[in-house]
Amino acid sequence: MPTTPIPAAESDTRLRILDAAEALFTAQGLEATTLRQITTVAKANLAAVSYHFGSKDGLVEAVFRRRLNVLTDRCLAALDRLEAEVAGGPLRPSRIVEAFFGSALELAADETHGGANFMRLLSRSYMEPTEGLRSFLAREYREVVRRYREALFRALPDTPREEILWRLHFMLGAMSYAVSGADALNLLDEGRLERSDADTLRRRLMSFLLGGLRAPLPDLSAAASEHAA
Amino acid sequence: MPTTPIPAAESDTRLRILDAAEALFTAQGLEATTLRQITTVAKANLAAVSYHFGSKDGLVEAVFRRRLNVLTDRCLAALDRLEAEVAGGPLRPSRIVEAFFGSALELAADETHGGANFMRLLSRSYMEPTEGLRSFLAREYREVVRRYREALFRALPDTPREEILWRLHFMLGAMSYAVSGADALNLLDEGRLERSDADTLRRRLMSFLLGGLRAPLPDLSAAASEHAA
DNA sequence: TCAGTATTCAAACAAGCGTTTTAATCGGCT
DNA sequence: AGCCGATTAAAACGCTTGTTTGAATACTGA
Repeated sequence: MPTTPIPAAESDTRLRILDAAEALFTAQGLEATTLRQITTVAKANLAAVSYHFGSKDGLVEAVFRRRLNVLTDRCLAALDRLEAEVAGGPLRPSRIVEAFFGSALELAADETHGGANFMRLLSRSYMEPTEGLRSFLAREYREVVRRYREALFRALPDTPREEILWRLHFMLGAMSYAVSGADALNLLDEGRLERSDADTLRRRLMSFLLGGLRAPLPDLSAAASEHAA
Repeated sequence: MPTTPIPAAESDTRLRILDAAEALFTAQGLEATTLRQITTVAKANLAAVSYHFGSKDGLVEAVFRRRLNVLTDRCLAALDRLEAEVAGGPLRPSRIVEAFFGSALELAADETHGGANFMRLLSRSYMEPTEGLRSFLAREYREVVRRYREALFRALPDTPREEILWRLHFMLGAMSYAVSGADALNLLDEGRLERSDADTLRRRLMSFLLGGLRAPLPDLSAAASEHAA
């Protein structure tokens, strides 16, 4: 009778590597994190990365894929719910924004799916110049972007579409900084600010975003005046 | 007879390295860019980096320092001008925001000082997890942050300071995405959007930022309700 | 029990990194 | 001219990286 003194190794090696990689990628960046660091934290052998993920790039993709599906599903479900609620009627822009960014912040507060850690990693990677990762994220996001973009176009028929896209872009930037949170914010406050809870952050960000979305359209008629006049 | 067919090398090697490094850092990231790439583009010898900057970290600092002084000087000068204009009287928050972000976008449009390229590098680095660079930027920025923070506190005496800091943080995020511009925005639009000129971008961003700044304060009284109700 | 597959492991691999070394070359000076 | 500090150049340094190898081990099903 072996009794398997160790409760069977199980192939949770894969999961331990994913968890370690996610944490280290967030803390140090993708390039700066080595496979040796990851496997040390994960208490796994170095070769386990190649075995389970093929390569470091494969591991990076796996780290993102594990969480990204949850996020996109929630975003789409929130929009589905919203559209079902009004049953083909007009959609208020604020509701759309709340659905999208609410889903994102909800995931940032959900520690069982990576939490704020992963959202920080994601929103940083969104800006990264690495072509491979960029196109991967674009592919994973395409449907969500398409749905929300069209919803906003329909909800704001009198606003130029270019303007809507820019404002959506600005909102993404604000959210990116919001979830990256205290790290960079302390730079403004020399570290005196205390970390606020997820719901407080959501309300803070949402009121800012809606203020920006509702702002009067810029006057783009005049030619560029460049410097002060 | 040598006759020096090449018109004398001149020690502009330093400048060529700085330019090449700035461009490559922006295009590929700090870690992903190698000294060999930089010196190849700069048409300089590999050892020239050690000679002129001591180390790669020294080069990184030099790349930032060259531009950062220009930015901080313009930011402070803009605030000085503004405060002199009202001569101790009350400052309108919108003017403060315009001074700060106007200075930043002005530099982003000024190709003689790095232009949008450097601003992209800067705003990406601001979020980077590298401790060394973070503390360097914090040091370089400290005075600007302090001055603008106090100006906003004085201009908005009835708004909780924590709220002001968060909104300033959100605004920085929006600007960060604004200067990173088309790269990430095309992800929203599948590449159909044309690049707009600097002045148009400034007006777009400014109206968004002011909308967010003026938004009604969030109601933070209620406890977190978490999920939908 | 035993075969056979899946997983782990220690060790080595070539390649690329930042840095250093040593010698060659330049530009201005008396 | 001839020297001298400043700059450039080619080559090598030691080290770390991601990846691969081949043997050892664990697990599964008949």
